[in-house]
Order: sequence, then structure tokens, then C-alpha cells
Amino acid sequence: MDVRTICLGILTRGDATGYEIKKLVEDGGYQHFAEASFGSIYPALNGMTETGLVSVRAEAQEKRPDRKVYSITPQGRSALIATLLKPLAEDRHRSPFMFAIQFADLLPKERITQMLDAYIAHIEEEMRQLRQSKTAPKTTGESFVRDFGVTMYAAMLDYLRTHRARIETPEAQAAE
Amino acid sequence: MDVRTICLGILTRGDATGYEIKKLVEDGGYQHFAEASFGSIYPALNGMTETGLVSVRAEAQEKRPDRKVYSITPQGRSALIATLLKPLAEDRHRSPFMFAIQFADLLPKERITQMLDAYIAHIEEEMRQLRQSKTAPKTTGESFVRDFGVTMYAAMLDYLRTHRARIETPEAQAAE
DNA sequence: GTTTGCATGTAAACGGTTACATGATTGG
DNA sequence: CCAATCATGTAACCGTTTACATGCAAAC
Repeated sequence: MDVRTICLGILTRGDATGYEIKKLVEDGGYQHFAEASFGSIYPALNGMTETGLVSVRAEAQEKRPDRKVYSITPQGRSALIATLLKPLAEDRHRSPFMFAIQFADLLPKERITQMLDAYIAHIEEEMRQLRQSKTAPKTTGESFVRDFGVTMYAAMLDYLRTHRARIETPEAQAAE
Repeated sequence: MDVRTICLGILTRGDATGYEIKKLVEDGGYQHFAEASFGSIYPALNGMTETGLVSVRAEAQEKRPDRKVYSITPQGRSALIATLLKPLAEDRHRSPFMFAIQFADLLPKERITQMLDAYIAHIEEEMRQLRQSKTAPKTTGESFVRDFGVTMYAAMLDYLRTHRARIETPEAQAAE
């Protein structure tokens, strides 16, 4: 999904600033299937203001840039729904970790162990964050997606812990 | 992983043309964690030939462009290993499907059912393709990664089949 | 005292995709 | 007869990331 659609989606749940949208994408339950940076969010919001998909109201603040709070307009809502009714692009998964493991035979054993430890720790953290994410799921869809994420992370951890020996101690390979 | 690294990795398993590299990325067991198009593979291969990471030999063919068969050089192998020893970028997962499901409450019930059916069918196909992929895993790393992929697809299917009613029949939501 | 959080924005650079160009052969 | 396979390559375009610019307040 492009950044515009992500912004529209988030705004259906309530008004927000660009800054807040970024935070929601990062750890509001969107982490495991979407991404967006400031450099793409701000221009997206400005563009959509011009085309009437969102509206802004500026809240003055002392000694800080004005908060620009965005709301989705009826047109924005229609545009979002239209996008969601069109054929969806395919999922994309890119894993430098899995790529590296593919070539485990070229790397020292200690590196494999270190990569596994770091990767497992990272997934544990992502899972923890998803479980206790600030924004509690408000719709059925949200809880479905969140639980899906947690389930996948759990399956990943289970596989990695159960099978890591296969690549850490290649000698034991045949014994499985 | 960038396209150059992907090409280098594939070439450690044997010589190949740009065309063959594309096919391997698509359905040689790399599908679920890497991607590359012709428009990026050919320039990458040409660039790496210049910098000495790969070498080419042209095989003449009648009434077809010459096959340009690439081999990895010792420098290419070193460069690949160096890349794999450096800190790896984080995984990236983007799922337009999950994004859309997040907003299930905005969509007609039939659309949800249709999306689920299509998504499940797609995963079944990916899983089938990964299981019986032409290139049998030759190293421990390869079989580890392939089994990981199959396990994840299985977990996805299991979750989707078990929980789809939650978003298809929102009335039953509380009963779970 | 330094990092983190709040808050917006721009510009250059990047990596990559898509579409196009070319064209014979094989399989359904 | 049409689609897919084989085979390489270029160029325009795209969305996005990264780095930069600015700067106070609060927490550690």
C-alpha cells in the first residue's frame, strides 16, 4: 500500500498529525505489514489536502511548529474504499536474514549463532510490542490482523528454536 | 538485499545467465524473501563485470541473443561474504491484504470473503511451489530456509481457516 | 549533560519497476 | 492460432529513504 492509502486508513480511526501517523505506523499495530517515513507522509498529506481527500486545521503552539491536525473527508473515505475494493497487490516479504542463512555454508559458525540470537531477540521484541500495543484494537479487523501477527511471530520463534541446530551444528544434520 | 547481492549469492551455486537468475529468484526457493526484475538484474550484472565481481562468457546462439553466462570471481565471493558478515537490514513485510482486512468494517461482507478466498488460494499455491521447487536444496542453509517458508505458509493457512469467521460473520465475534 | 520526544518540512539521491524494443521456437 | 519460453537490454518514471534544517522541553 502506498503512503497515501496508509494515511487515509489511519485517519478513518480518528484525526491525527503527520507525526502521530508515523508513530501509529511504527507501533500502533501496523508495523508488521506497512511502513512510512516522514519524508513520504508529509508530502502525501499536503497533496491530499489539495485534492480534498483530507482537511487540515492548524493548532498553534508556543515555540514549536503548529500542530497540523488532519481529518479524512467523505471524498477521502470513498477513495480509500475504492482502493480496497480494487484487486490488491501481492504481499512482499524481504528478509536479509533468510538470505544470509541460505548461504550459511559460506559463513563461520559463530556468525550463524550470532545472527540467530539477534534475529530471535528482534522477533521477541516485535511480538511483545504488538501484543501490548498502545492502541487497543477497536474493530474486528484490527484484532484479527493483530492476532495474525502475534501468531506468525510465535510460529517463527518456534521454528527457529526447534531447528536452529540444523545450521549451527551441521554435523548433526543427518540425524534429524 | 540489493539485487547485486542476490545475483552474487545465486552465482555461488553455479554459473547462470541473467534470465536464469530471474527464474531462480522467482521460483528457485528465493521467492519468499527476495525479489528482482530484469531491469535491475542486467545492469547489476554489467556493473559487477566491470568491477570484477563476476566474469562473463558469451555463448553464441542461432537467431537468438547470445547467452551471457556469468560466473562469480574470487573477489565476488569475498564481497558477498563481507556483505553477509556486516549487520543485516531488518526484514520488511508489506501486505496489502492485511491492510485491507484492517478496514474490514468499511467493506461489504462479500468482499471480505472474496479476499480471503483469493489470499488463501494464493498462499496454497506459493506453498506448493516452494515444496516442489525444481532446484532441490543443496545445502543445510537452503533446506532450513525452505522448510521455514513452508512452515510459515502452513501457519498462515491454519490461522486464516480457523479465524476467518471472525471477520466474515462479525455477529459471532463475541462468541469466540 | 545528553538523549528522547515533539513537530514540520525540503531536496537530493537511490534503488527499483514498468514499459518498450526485438524476435525465433515450442507447446497447447 | 495464441501464449509462453528463451534472451538481452534501455529509458523513463516512481515512490521512498536519507540527510538536512530548526528548536524547545522534559526526562534520564
